Amino acid sequence: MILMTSSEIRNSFLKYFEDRGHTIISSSPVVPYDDPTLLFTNAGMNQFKDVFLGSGTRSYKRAADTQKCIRVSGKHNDLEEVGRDTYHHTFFEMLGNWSFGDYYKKDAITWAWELLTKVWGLPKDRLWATVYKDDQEAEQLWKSVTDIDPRHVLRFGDKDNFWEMGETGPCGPCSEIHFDRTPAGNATAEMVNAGIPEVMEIWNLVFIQYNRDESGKLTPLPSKHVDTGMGFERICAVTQNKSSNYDTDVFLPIIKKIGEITKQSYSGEMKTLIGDRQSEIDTSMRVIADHVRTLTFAIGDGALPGNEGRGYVLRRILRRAARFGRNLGMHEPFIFQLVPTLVETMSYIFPEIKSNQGHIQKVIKGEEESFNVTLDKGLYYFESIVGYILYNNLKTTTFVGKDTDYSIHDGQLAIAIKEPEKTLRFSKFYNIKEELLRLDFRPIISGVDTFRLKDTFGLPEDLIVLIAKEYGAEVDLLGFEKLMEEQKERSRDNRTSSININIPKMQLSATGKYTPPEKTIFLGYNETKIKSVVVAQNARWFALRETPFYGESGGQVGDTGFITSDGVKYNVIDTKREHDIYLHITQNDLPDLINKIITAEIDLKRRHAIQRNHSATHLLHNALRRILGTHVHQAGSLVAPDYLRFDFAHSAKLTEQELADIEALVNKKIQENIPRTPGLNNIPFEEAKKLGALMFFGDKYGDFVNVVQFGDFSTEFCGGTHVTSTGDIEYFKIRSEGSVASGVRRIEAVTGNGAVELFKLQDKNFIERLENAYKQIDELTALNAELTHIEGHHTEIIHNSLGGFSQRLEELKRVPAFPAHASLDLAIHFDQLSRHSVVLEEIILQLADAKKSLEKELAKSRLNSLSGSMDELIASAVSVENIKLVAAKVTVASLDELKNLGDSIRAKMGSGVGLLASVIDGKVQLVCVVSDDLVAAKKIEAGKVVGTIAKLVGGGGGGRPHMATAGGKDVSKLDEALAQIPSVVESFLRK
RNA sequence: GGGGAAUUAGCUCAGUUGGCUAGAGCGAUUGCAUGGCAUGCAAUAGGUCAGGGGUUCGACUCCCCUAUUCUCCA
Repeated sequence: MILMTSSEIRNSFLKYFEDRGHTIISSSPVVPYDDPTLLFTNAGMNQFKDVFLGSGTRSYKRAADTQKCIRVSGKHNDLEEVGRDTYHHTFFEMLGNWSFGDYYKKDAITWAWELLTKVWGLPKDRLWATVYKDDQEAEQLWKSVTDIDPRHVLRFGDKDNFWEMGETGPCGPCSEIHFDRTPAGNATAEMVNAGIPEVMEIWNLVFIQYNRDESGKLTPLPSKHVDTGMGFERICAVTQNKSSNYDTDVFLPIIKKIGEITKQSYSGEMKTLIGDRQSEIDTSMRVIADHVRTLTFAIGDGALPGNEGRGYVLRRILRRAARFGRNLGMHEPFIFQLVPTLVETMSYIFPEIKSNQGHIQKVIKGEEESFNVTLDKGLYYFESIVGYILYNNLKTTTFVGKDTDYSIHDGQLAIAIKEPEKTLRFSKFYNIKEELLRLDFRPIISGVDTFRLKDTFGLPEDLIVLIAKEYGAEVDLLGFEKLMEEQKERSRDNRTSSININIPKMQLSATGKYTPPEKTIFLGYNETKIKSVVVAQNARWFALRETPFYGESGGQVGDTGFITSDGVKYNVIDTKREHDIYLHITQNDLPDLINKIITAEIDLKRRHAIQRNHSATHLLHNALRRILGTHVHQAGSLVAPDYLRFDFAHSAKLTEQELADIEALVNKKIQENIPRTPGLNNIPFEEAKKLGALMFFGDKYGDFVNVVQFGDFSTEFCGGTHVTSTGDIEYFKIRSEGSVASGVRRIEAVTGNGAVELFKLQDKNFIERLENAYKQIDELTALNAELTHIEGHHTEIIHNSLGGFSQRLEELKRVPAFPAHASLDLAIHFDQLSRHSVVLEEIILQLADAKKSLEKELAKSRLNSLSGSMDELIASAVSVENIKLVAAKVTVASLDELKNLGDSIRAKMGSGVGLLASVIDGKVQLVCVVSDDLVAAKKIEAGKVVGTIAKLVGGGGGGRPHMATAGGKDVSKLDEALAQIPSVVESFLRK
């Protein structure tokens, strides 16, 4: 065997196929933007799916590449197993060579054999080939075109050697090459495809020759394809003669770096001893080394950790890595520090991780930090659970018969003992962990609690078990699993019931009644109304041979409009793309229109609005790059008729100034009325690159591309529709700026008429707030008048400042004449409105301040003026069995004031019971106060007194012993009820 | 897509069965103490209890809806 580094192996593979007429193409992003059915790119063929399906073409017939792939679940990969063996990964590279209707089985087998044995010098006697049981052709080829030991060619059935893309679609037999890694090289036929790590599949040659339809029937394809995939990490291990992929130079630099950071060393031995510390360390290092690769490439290609879809998968991977990091003693973020090592070793072939390195590290670090927060919270709840169990134990064993209460904080359990006649005091403190161990009390964490810890607080179950062990507690894992199963059940049930709401997927099989065209011809760049023929349809959608309707893509929403057939009109409410076929979604059910000539016309006004927003998006993108820096790149975009949304990588909140500069620059470009460069549709990719077009992140570029260029300001690849000249945009205004994820900002903006609408809306809000301010002044005036009335003299300061407020508000009312249509004149209006808003905001704040202080002063005054009558009330109190009773009806504005009065009575009357009543909003409100001595000595409780009275007026009430509130609806009974007080109090004394 | 939770002062969080004038710690402001700082003491300010409906005599508390965030499952 020839010893090669991993880079040499990669280069040698590509070179070998390049010499045989293959075009070397670059890996597609690991995050497939144009295939929502796929979480991550999981095979080399993903980017050629359209070719195999017959809906796309390429300029070359032979290609080779190394494809970044991520697999986290499915039949071949279980996340929980990664890192525990030598050869499963969540991220891996797939080396592949392709033939699109060109060479077939013979060349594929010959070249595979030649590369492995002649170029790389793998020992022939250690290679095994498998073929599909019915594929005599492949079997014969192996035996004739190669010098493989004929006994090493084995037949397998559907499970191992028949490849399918999905339930339906292109498929065919495949032929795998396995490598025998047993020490003596004496593997037997039984060991092939038996899941034994020593005999490992290294290369799969797929021969695509059939299409499977819904009924399961196979139809031969017009052209046959070859799709091969060789696991890069595995072949590295084989050629470098290592028994583990992790021992190759693909992983060693990362593992070495992990060792440096964690100060642990990797033994490299594969042991499965449970509880063996070194094997735990080794496993942890493998997990982290694997996961950091996935994270780096996924984030580098634009994915972000989140709580759904692929974001959630990433989060789980990161957390798994962080969790294993804890096994290595790491409690602070460190995974992000491994990214530079990856950049060093891999950016030569995948430059995107270098250009996005800062972003990748920031995202990983942020996510590590947030995981720590989650863990801390989870631990806190774990502590409450064990603390509560301990409390109940102590309560029954130590404080039998006593009334107790508890609280848990910082790992401490505090138990309060309520003794008669004494206030409650926390009198015993226990360190939960120590106390449990001291008592040798082993609490059981119930399945429900465990489930809750994981489900709601995100504590991984193995960690729960680990922590429980520290507390000497046990976890009811059976109960937990049961609840987990129930939750999965729920999710599944739900899924099946809601799955069919989606738009029907285009069936591309040839069995249907109608044969769909290869692709729809889009004429919408120039035409808005055409005649065409319906080539496929369903009740709610149809496809045309050619169409003016733009299908949703690249962020731009689909067109709407209508078609007419035989004078009948059908509304099109959306247009989507299924591969390259445009599906027009209709509002109502359609009759059979197949092969009919119809007229298709788009909603032109709406399309124009969309075009303005789309072109504005390009101007915005370039303005951002010029003002914030070239690190800004698109992370998503939506172009709708009423607004545009643009997400981009940038780490800080944009300042007011930056936003103003961006707006000004875009508007300057609009004013310059730059024409869109003509003739850039469908030009060769290479030519477009020469124009310096910005690559839109994650987009797939064919050989012929569309470029949208506005002078020297903006040049981008873009298939969308655009204005012919920037002046058509009329005016650009940013509506909002905010964050969508760490390191990603979002700008929403409007153009043209949208800007006018935005202005009208803002203006309306402004007017409303202005009117509100006037109301505030009115209220202030009223409050001031009342205060003046009570105090008997003017409160000059407030009186004068009220005039000032009105005057300042008057000034804000003056506005210049509003332009009849959207234009740059709008800038003046937006500008003035924003300045006025600032001033108005200030005034409103001052008004609120003034109101607050005035209300306070007024409340004080009211109380003062009432306290005179309070004295009278107290003086007129009646006595029942030597208890002073004060009862009265008063006039107040709110329950709060009534409480205030009650409090002042309580303070003034000394020993006694007070009851105040008031009618507020047509309902009776009551407050009862009882002095402390009576509460203690006579057991008179305000809550009970007031409750009894409230019943008389058709209500209820309660509160604390010394003060309580109540209410009722029956105002007419109030006087009668008040008269009952002596007898009510008396009745309580009797008890 | 479905479930579980959270949202209370600038920050971190309490608030037990519906009625407590909604609290604590840190921070802020002011005053005092020390040569200065670290700090200590005292006082003060700060809340539309996420928003909106409903039930109730009365809702931070119960119910419904919405928003945002966390989390699990798919």
